[in-house]
Amino acid sequence: MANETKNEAKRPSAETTEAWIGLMRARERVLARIEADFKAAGLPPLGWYDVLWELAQAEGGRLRPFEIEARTLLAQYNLSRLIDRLVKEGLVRREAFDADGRGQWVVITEAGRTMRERMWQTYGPSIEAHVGARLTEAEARQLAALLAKLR
Amino acid sequence: MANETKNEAKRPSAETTEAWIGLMRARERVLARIEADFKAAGLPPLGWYDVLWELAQAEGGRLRPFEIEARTLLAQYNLSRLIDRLVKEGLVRREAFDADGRGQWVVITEAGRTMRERMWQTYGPSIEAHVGARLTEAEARQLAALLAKLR
DNA sequence: GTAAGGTAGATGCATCTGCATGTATGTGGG
DNA sequence: CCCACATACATGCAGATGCATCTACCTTAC
Repeated sequence: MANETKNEAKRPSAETTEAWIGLMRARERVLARIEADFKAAGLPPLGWYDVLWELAQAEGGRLRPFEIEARTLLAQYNLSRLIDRLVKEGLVRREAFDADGRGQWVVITEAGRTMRERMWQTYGPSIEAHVGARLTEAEARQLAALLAKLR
Repeated sequence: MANETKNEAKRPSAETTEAWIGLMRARERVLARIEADFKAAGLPPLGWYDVLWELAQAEGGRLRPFEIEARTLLAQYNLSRLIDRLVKEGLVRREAFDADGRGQWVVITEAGRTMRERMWQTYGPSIEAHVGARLTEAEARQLAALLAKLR
């Protein structure tokens, strides 16, 4: 190692700190507005959307729980119980995965596809209102590119 | 996420949608990394930091709960209970607010100031590592500016 | 003064989350 | 085959959150 005298902890620049705080605050604010729209429309929690969307996209409308986990960043134990709730609402069903006794399929039902579409009817305009309307197209593209660097 | 155009409601552009998803995912990822650092350092929840910081900044090290609420975006009922926890840990104390019998002061203690500093010793480098190191200074400034438009 | 309505903050309850661990099944080395 | 270890998913429990509501106090209009 080069001549680093002291392992003094590196501190963030003002720009970095403001970017981080801005990230927390912006997502907080926008999320609150979108959730308010969801609530006003009598829709289930926003978090359900991601799972339904991933399933609707997937071939055969089915994925293994660990695949959903990777796509959505949900924690394993949270996903397990979220699936329970979706099953209870009839939006997905569990099916055996024959090639591996530990595994299972999560399959979206017709009701699940319908619900996802119904949610998008609120979600889409809500994203447009609370994000799109505040940014030009170039800015949105730029923002997405910058955020992608944080992953 | 694909652009869906089905009825009259205004739909977000692909750029807008990607910005929104990027916002959710980026904060998710970065937050998980920072919280892992906190946990590794045996520190209390990250959320405590904001309250302690606001109090440490404030004149006399004291604020009214509703002032903390406005500064941190915490919900009233969450803040009420968060203060309970901070009191229990001896990091803040409640004091009567004489000019209004409904109100109270929340005052940071010496232990609270010490804890905030100790948290920053982890938090600062963590922000630098997970945000600063991934962006140039110009990018960080740009990101902060774009995020500010969403509030 | 007093009734009506507003604001500050707390709290009961149901739900959700994090954490640790449990159960069941798979896999690889000897 | 057997044992150790890994992977897929579930779950008990404690703590956190959202929601609605409650109490207490304040302000205004009359």
